[in-house]
Amino acid sequence: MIVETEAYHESEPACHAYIGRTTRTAPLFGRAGTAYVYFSYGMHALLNVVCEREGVGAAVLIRALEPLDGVGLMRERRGLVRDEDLCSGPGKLTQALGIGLDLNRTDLFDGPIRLGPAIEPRGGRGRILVGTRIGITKAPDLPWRFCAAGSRHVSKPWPPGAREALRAA
DNA sequence: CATGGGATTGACT
DNA sequence: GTCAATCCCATGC
Repeated sequence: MIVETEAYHESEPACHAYIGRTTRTAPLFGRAGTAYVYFSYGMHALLNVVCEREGVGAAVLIRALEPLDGVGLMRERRGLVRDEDLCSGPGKLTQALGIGLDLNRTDLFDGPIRLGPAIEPRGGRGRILVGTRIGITKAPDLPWRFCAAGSRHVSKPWPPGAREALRAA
């Protein structure tokens, strides 16, 4: 279950698509629902969901998951860590799920990685918090980071300034 | 062709 | 709190 995401859009410099269409960024301009997987810091594959209509460079970075199944396999890939550390970061979750650069540009609804419908969190209707994005130097003030309120599986704690996000239908 | 930065993590002080 | 690992890819000469 996805518990933390960040949005990126060609209109702001933190987005890879800001520089325009290149070999690397081309997938960001493709069809919504395809995967954009890129390599970061020489060691981590980071998974994004391409958004917006074709020709507009935008994506959502998947930053953290709450593991619901396959925990044993995840632990094999990640080592002996606590459940809440298995997927609590964009690099951790791709390692836990075995997602590499080879899955760049694959279809997220009809490919090796499959997104499912939204899962209602335990305890009923979940709230979503919004805050600023992590680990970037450009456009650091955009409130484009979202997380499931109260989740113990997010990548970093939420500051007191985090607000509840307006929920889309 | 050489250079440099990066949507991170884990180990260590 | 600091810091190194490590490689893709954009940029510039």
